[in-house]
Amino acid sequence: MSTTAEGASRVLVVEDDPHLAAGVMENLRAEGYEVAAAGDGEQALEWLRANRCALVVLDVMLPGVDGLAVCRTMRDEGNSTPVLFLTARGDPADRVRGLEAGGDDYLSKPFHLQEFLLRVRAILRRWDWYRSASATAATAVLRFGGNEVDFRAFRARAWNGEAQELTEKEAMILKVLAEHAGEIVSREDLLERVWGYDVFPSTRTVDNFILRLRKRFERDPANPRHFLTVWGVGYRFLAEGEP
Amino acid sequence: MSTTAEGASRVLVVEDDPHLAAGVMENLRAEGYEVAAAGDGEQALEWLRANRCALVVLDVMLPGVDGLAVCRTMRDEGNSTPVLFLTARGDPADRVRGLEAGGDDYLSKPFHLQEFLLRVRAILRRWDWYRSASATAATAVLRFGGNEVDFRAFRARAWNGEAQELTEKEAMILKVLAEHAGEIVSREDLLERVWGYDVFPSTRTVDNFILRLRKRFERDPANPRHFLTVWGVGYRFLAEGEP
DNA sequence: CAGCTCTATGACCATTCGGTGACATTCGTC
DNA sequence: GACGAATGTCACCGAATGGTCATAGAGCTG
Repeated sequence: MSTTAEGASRVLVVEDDPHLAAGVMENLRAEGYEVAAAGDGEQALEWLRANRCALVVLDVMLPGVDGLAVCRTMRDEGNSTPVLFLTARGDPADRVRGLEAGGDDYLSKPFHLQEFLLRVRAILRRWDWYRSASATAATAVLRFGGNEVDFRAFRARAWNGEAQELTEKEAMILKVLAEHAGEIVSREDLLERVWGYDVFPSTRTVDNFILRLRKRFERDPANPRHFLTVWGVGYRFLAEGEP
Repeated sequence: MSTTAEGASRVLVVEDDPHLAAGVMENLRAEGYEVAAAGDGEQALEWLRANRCALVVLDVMLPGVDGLAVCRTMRDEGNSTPVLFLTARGDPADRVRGLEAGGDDYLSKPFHLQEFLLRVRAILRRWDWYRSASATAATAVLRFGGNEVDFRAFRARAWNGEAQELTEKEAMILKVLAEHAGEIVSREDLLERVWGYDVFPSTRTVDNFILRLRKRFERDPANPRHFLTVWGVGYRFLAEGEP
């Protein structure tokens, strides 16, 4: 990211599940953030006393000092860094507790990476320390090969004028592919970005969604020009027909 | 009018009590917001015509032009900046009046600053979420499919000429949906926008209100053309029938 | 305080979507 | 060209979701 102004876009991730922490951190790095990690509340508070960052991603359930207490302590110590809470439970009251503890937003696991990144961007945009969102700005409307997809409505018009109603998963897969147009996206990447961390259907499920997308948007689904197979690896989306 | 600062986190406080104004402003600044002040309605409107901001905190009782009138005027002038009303009285009817005038939330004095900040955050968060909206100006009268709804009176005339009295919740849900016509609005978004950040009826409650709106305004409630379901996500309002 | 309206919830049923397995097909490799 | 592995394709099933109604509770009004 071009505007890595000092430590402005540094993020602290406080999460005790190594798998989840790794996934989150990797994706934040891919977005251009500098990332620090803490495995428990004490570590987090210690780090925060010595360092500054643009955002703290904080698991509510932590060994020792829990996330809510960490946030309260931060605030008591005069640290007003934005906090995004992650929580296992879906209890809406948790959300209120998080906000009352001084948090800024709240996301319950398992979450889609897309949504996680959206929230991170939203928080940082609000604090105005991060203004180059344009680079990865999610486009609301995608056009390719005569098709037109509106991601805000999960709605599309195919090349033949036919109106299409996408399901949630179809839309998300298409979005991930389109955001990496021209690049190879593995089935594993798709599973992680669309389904989240805890749920892992077989990779055949991905194939099926590709099939559905082809049926919707390819003129000749058997000879795809937009949803290409990369044999042994995954798929690749092209907005233009054969390059 | 090209304001130098990106208006993302600027807040205008319109309050004639200097003591209260100072306290509110100080706390907003501590949270990282840039703050502007106006002592009466005229000043506020003038400032709003020349500047942009993320939120207006507006006292209902003001010398000269009162808060409700300020909000109505803003809306009439096409300004859709979120408004948080402050009021001395605890009269629940005030809340309705505030919402009718085009406000987004309502807080009665005396309030805890903590709660005030929570509301501010909640409003800005959902505003962020909706910022990509098609900038549908908050209209007082909504027309779709032969129906005509007057949000100021919670009154409507259905396509068959039948007069309808909307309840508060019905009207608010319809309003939120209409403001984001064509886009998907999740049940959670609706709950937060209509009920508030800390009240959580079940999502089935939302379904029921959709049901009622369909009964009131759809020619064939079983095959809705305006209040569409997006499976697994939420609802979508269309002013036009299937285009 | 009795009656009304509005809101919230639970129960029951209809529907949709997502995930899987079976089989056909294609690709890469030998 | 043949073989094995990966993918394309299809049809089906279960689970989760939503539609709908009945009813209970909350709050207002007279």
